[in-house]
Amino acid sequence: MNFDDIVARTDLLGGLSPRSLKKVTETQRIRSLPKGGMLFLEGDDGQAIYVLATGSIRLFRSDEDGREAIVHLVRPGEVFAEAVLFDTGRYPVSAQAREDSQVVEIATARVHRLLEDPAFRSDFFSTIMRKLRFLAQQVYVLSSCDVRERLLRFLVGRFGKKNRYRVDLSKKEVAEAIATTPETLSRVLARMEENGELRWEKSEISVADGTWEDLAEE
Amino acid sequence: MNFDDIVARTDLLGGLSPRSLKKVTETQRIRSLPKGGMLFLEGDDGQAIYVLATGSIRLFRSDEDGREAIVHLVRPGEVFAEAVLFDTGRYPVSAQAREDSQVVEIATARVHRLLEDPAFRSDFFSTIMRKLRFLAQQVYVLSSCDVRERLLRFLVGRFGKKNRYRVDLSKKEVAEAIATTPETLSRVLARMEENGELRWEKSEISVADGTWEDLAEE
DNA sequence: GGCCGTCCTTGACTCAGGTCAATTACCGAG
DNA sequence: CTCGGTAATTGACCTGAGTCAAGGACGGCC
Repeated sequence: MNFDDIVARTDLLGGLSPRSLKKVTETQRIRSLPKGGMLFLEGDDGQAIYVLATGSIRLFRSDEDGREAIVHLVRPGEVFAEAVLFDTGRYPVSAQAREDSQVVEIATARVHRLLEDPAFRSDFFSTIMRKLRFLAQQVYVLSSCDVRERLLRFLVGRFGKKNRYRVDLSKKEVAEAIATTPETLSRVLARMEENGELRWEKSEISVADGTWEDLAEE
Repeated sequence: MNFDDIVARTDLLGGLSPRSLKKVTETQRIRSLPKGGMLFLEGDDGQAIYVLATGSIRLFRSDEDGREAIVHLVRPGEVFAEAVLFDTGRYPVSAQAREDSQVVEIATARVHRLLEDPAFRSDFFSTIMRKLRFLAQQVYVLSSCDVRERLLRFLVGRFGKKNRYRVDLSKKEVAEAIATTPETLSRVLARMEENGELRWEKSEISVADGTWEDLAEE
């Protein structure tokens, strides 16, 4: 898969006219990151936004004790760091490769030019609004739901309501994503398996039919 | 103060050229809400976005048990419900007047037309990005901070770091805003006063100098 | 004044979930 | 195969904060 295609499939840049798209891709750069490599740090000057091509990136904040809170796990095809296009122009989070990764780097200056295009603009707005709502939902979920429910909502949000998933995430990472600890997740999983609600073996998760029912509609 | 001025002072619509601004205000409607009145309900079809002129509006979600989670307290001069401009077109939250209020109602269709203007667009983006970051911050705070710290962050976020505040909020409302209960807030306040960190008498809050220091920088 | 409703406080109790520590399971590298 | 490191589990323990319930405090308002 070539990098232009990856950019062309993103929510953010996908609906552009070929002509506008070409304007994006003709100045983009590809950067490779080794596992654990930092793409940018919280507070850095934001000269570019990114699309993840291959691998996986985590966006996190850290407090003064060095404890980290994952804000988002970026998946291939996803645009991130677009927040620097406006406001302060500094990255509000740090970005680290969870594995060897390649990202497409697009200069912010170029994007500002592209915003002149109404089609580009509309896609761009939609993406941002979706994130906005996702975060609003997160705020609600974090303050009102227990770990079991957060897990279920995480699965639905990420993969939809199914009976069977194949996941590429470690339990540790899921624990972080739902703002809990591996220990607690482990216990919750054990309890859910006991209740016949859900099983997680290796990278395969199976969910019993009734499990989704008590989940409040979004 | 007239309603056009209020609209002209918002983050979202403030930087517009007089000509564009006129296009907004010439079709806006004013709506008055009694205390407790609902402006819209979660799931309603979003035909308009709003600016709060006078009074106070709370945005909240409710789950099936009728429990509510305040997503945001809207203050005069603030634009809200702009999320319906894109995506589903349905309100993701409910809006209720905390007191007798007046809102300026602007049709979504009109806004879509205005987005053609680059200046309008830029302001609009900035506002949304700021909200995005606010929510990202909220997610972090909710998952990592105890009630004491959430209170302090709430005060900073809303009023800045001062030694003395005059607040127009009931403790109950603050408790909701920081996702806790009035009981817990009351206990935390008692403990903080005991430690000489903070006093809250009537509508006056005084904070000791050292109190801010252990707060991780944003 | 007295009555009522709302806000606030305080106490007693409970519990979800975090922390610390000790195994155990599971690779991947040599 | 063995070794070493990470992931995952499990247990014991603790604590922050929610819940329930009972009073107070502070307005209105008649």
